[in-house]
Formats: sequence, C-alpha cells, structure tokens
Amino acid sequence: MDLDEVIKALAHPVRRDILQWLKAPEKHFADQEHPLEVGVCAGKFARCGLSQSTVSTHLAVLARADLVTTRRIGQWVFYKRNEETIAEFLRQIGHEL
Amino acid sequence: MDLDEVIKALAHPVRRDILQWLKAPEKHFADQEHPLEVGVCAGKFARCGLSQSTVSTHLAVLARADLVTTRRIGQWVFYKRNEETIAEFLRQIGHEL
DNA sequence: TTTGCGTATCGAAATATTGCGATCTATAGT
DNA sequence: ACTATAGATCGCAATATTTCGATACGCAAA
Repeated sequence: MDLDEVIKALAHPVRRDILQWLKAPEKHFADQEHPLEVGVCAGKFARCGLSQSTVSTHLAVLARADLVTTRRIGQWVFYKRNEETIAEFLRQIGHEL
Repeated sequence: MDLDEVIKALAHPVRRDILQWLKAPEKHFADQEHPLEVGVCAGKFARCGLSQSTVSTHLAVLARADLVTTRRIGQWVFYKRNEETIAEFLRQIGHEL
C-alpha cells in the first residue's frame, strides 16, 4: 500500500463520495440492471454531475491507489471497494499520525 | 473539524513528517534550548531541507487545518500537535471510509 | 462489417499547489 | 532609535490537479 498515493486519492471530495456510495451499493445504485455483486457500473457515477471523462479519471485514480478493484464484463466495467487497502490505510494512518 | 481541509493538509509528505516529529519532540528536537513543553520552535523544522518561507507555509497549512496549535513567546513561535483534531480526524475518516 | 454503446485516453485550458527569494512585521537587545 | 533575529507574507515561476470535449478502443448486436 502506497500511503502517499492513497492519501492523495482521498484528498478529493468526489473520490471520497464514490467510495462512500460503493459502501452501500444497494442503497445508491438500486436501479442497476446488472447484479450489484460484481460491482457498480462506471457509468453510474455520473450522478456527481461531472462529465464521463472526468468520472473515468477519478475512478482511475482510485484504482491506481488500489482503493477499488475493477472487473470488465462485456462492454461494462464494474467497480468495487477494496476493503483490504482501505483497512490497511486506516491502520497505517492511525499508526503514523 | 473540516475533513476536507485536514485531508488536504495531510496529503503532503513534509507535513506528515512534521506531525510525526512533533509526536516525540524529545527524540527529534533534543537540541532545543527552550523547554519542549511549550512546543517546537518553527525554525527547527528547517531539517526537511526546504527554505524558511516554504516551511512557514507548510506550518500555516497545518495550523489552518487545526492539526497544530501555535504559541508565540517573545520572538519565537512554538508548534504543538493538536491531538484533539487528529483524534477526531481518525474517528471521522474511519467512519466515512 | 458496420453500427452503437460503454469506457478510457488524449490534448488543452483553468485552477491549485509547491517552492523560492525578497520583503515585511514583531520582538529583543544595545 | 538602531540593529539583529525569528517568522510570516508577497510576488512569481514551476509543477500538479481538475475538468472538459474529442477521439480512440473494446465489445456486442444487427
């Protein structure tokens, strides 16, 4: 886990929102036609009001920091929280701070 | 506590270093002529290799985020960790994330 | 294979952050 | 009042981040 990468990824409200939405997909993405178990479809995050390309960039930052995992199914890409990295971040930041 | 302000303040390695140094002043600033109880003198942070003005700016960012407290004594300004904000940040980030 | 849909990437503009030297302010000592 | 020291602030350059539209790519269906 790259602490610097993770903190910088978290230093943006939209990316924190995305992680929070992914915490309870059934609450925030109940309208998804695909099963939520595989993750949340990238396009669903348009709710933040940003353009498709911007949302994609934010998702890429989260993925680079390993805060989310991605899985491509057909033409869609599904995103899921990576609880391992999140837990390790909380542990490490609690230790370092 | 302004979570956004705090996270952005923490999103820089030098500022995290400063907070860590302040965790054990007797370990990192044993050479200080003033008693460490009042805090660590601003000038002591020059150890990070940055200029005086840059260090001062970093300290200001930490102070604005309420991660440190400042106390002026004569011509010196002493910095101390604000354990309350730090603890609240860890609580909140653990809850939000 | 052409068309369409979902997503990623590119290039560029706007904005924010980082860093420095110079300068200003505040305090202390002479 | 003058000088020195500590620290903050200003102005500016360099770099990074954010955002967008346009375009490229991957996949599926017609």
